[in-house]
Amino acid sequence: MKIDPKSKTDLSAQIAKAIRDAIVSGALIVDERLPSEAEMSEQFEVSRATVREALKRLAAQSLIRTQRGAFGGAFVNRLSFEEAYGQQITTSTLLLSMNAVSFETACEARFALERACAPLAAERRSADHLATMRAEIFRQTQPGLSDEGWCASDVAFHRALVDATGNPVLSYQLAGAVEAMQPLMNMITFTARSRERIVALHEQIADHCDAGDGTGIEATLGDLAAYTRALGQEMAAKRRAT
Amino acid sequence: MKIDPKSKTDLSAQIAKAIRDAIVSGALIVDERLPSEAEMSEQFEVSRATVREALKRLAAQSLIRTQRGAFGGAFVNRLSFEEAYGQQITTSTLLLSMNAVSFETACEARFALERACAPLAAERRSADHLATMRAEIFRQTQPGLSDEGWCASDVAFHRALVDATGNPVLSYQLAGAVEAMQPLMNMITFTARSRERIVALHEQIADHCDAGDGTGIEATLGDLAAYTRALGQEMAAKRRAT
DNA sequence: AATTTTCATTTGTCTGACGTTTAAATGTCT
DNA sequence: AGACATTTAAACGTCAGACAAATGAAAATT
Repeated sequence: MKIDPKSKTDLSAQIAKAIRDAIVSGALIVDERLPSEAEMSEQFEVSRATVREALKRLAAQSLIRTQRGAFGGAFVNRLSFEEAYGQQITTSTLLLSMNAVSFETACEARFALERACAPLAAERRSADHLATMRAEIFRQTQPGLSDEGWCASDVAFHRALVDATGNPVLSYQLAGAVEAMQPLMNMITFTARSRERIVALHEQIADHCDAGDGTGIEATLGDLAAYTRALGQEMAAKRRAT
Repeated sequence: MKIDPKSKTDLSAQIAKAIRDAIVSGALIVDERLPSEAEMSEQFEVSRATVREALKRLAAQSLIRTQRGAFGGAFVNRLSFEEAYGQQITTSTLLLSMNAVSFETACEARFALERACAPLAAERRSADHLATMRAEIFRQTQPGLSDEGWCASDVAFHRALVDATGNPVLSYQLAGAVEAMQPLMNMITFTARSRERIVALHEQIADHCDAGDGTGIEATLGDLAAYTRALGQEMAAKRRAT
């Protein structure tokens, strides 16, 4: 691990990169303890503050965790699916909100990806996942449900569909797509009528899933995508009118 | 933005969270300048070092960028698709390598996601993307191509297919899936025969794409997935034997 | 008017210090 | 000997103050 003090980039960034590379390459393995901050500052010939800034960078990426006290220190963290979910969701959300991605584009991406789960979900769906889907549909029929509650339930329903594939990698990849859409979805004010329509489609999806009919799920997702896009266009038109 | 000095978590983590929330919520907009480190340390009633650690955390997530000198400071960063790609790829790669994800599972996820692009790619493919695909196929037929070169070309081919959808959100979501597979793919030593077989499938995909036949792309991707999985199992069997 | 110089501001880094946490080592009592 | 309390050393978390380097604006000069 070499550091170039004359480089234009920050020392803390260089040190973070060196350690990150060591982790990615496997030179540092999971749960291995890094040298103490004091040792590293000697090794890299920088101050402890600089080493700490580097470590904080890595901690922000969940690459390491730190523990205080004797025999504490920084340890290589086993990146869990939950942590990866979380990071992907914040990244995706920011990416969409900061780059003026159209509702159309985001919608297309989301349903295209979700459609990919259909065959696997139909094949492997468990009673548990089906029960979650049914429960969310039930919640969606409650008259008093707030807009926030509706959106959350919508996300939960689709998450159940994705999780039904039994493939954690797939779930992880789709978490960003589904959850990052929520803020955009929140912009649509759902009328009672549109909710009814969507619930009907959700029911169809659950039925197809129950029957192990992957093609049916794909078709209904297509309908749902078309309807959602129509709602989005309607909203855009309304906004232009005001 | 409130900070609790008595909380169990680090002050720098709390401050980072406060600023991150402000960015995500839109209270701080793109290119807006944050207060100087000195001002923040007064505002949060912590030392400058603590503020700096918080800022480094945010910089690691590409949420802010910093500039030195007068009228410099920390600015809210517009998260670009490139940066998001990069982050997703490192996260995905680590997730796969640290969680003992089976080749089978990763393969399934990858091809399921890629399959989702087929209809859109068939519909919108441009001459540019087709040319890239053909060029990569040509490179893959060169006898002297190293294993690394082969893998890189394979990734480039599939990236072209994904990019052919013309949907940057979709490209972003799939970047992780495709690129994170590379290290796993590298574990398979490609024989000349398997290369030949894969090139043939790539050619079929390019042809289907050319013809605008989305269903054909899906079918061939299915074949490719099956063949890749078979190679993986063969490799696993060989490893068990030794 | 164009160029150079000055200058204040801000980040990057260093030093040294102190508090807090933590687990191991030690000591004490039964 | 064994259970419990105490001490202690190691390590992180935070702080205060300092200096260097960069940088753009404003002032001075040609």
